[in-house]
Amino acid sequence: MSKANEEAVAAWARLIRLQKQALDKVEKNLKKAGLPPLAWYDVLLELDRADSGLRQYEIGERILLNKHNLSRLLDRLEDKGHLQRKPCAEDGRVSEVRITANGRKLRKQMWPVYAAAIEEAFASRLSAEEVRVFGRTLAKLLD
Amino acid sequence: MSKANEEAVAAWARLIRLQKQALDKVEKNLKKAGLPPLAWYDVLLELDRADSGLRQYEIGERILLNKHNLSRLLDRLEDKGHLQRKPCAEDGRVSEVRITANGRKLRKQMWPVYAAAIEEAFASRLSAEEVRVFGRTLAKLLD
DNA sequence: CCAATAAAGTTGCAAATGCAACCATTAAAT
DNA sequence: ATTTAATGGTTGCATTTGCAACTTTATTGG
Repeated sequence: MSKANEEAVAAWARLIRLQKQALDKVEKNLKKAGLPPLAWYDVLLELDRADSGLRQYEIGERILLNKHNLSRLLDRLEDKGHLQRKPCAEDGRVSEVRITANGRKLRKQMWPVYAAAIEEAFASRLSAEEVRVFGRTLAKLLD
Repeated sequence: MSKANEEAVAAWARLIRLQKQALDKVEKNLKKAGLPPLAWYDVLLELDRADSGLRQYEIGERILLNKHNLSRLLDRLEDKGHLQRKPCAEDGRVSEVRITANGRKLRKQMWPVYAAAIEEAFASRLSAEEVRVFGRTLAKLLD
């Protein structure tokens, strides 16, 4: 393999490692604080952002993590009263998902823990300029 | 939150998304080619690199992915004849793990699929210089 | 030397995941 | 209009995880 590709492979390995390291830390901190996993935050954030309800597939599109098994993740969130599903008038296959006050509260509780981890993972290690460049490169790498 | 941190949060989100996108693609391609998951490659690579056998905890230290449940992952690999465990003379708690010819062959089969995904994720989207800078930043972000 | 602690792995169990098959409903095609 | 295909979502099942408890062997401090 060419030089460039060796570097790409090395970068890849670091990317995987970083992601694992960072996510593990977040999950551990959340757990330590007695809070649910990141996937919950992820869903709650999208629901909170959307002023009206979202359909499940819309959540799936926006979410950072696995959209697989979203049904069951939503089941869990609904069970705990963090969201509500109600049948959609226009489309009988769909149910609108809407965050509850409870869910908003949980998201707010989770944020500081999450934010601290991001702060530690980035802001504390890179200059503002580096963050900017890094962010731009990431954007190029995304579909 | 400050401007800088907003950028860090945005970069974080992209990082997670990229990692997920890329790994998903690799796993899908491996599966399509009738090959086992990436975790297998990861272990086989480390075993292959080590000229002699490795202890389980050494594998755990080197591996990219979850070191949790390594016992059982090794069980699966051993079942399929890709590695061998044999009791360690110096330390009775330990067994030395050693890759088999079979395991080497499997790793070689998996590599092109994996490499193609990395190529697509990086080399095709960034210049050599960008890859270099990106890699350096990742290195700074790792512990 | 002996108890106490730590380290390396394994295992049981509950929860989560990945698939694929499956409903129900809607949209498209003939 | 009626069949066909596509979409949104759920469910069953096997596999995999995450954790914590546990076994066995090493190490360390009196």
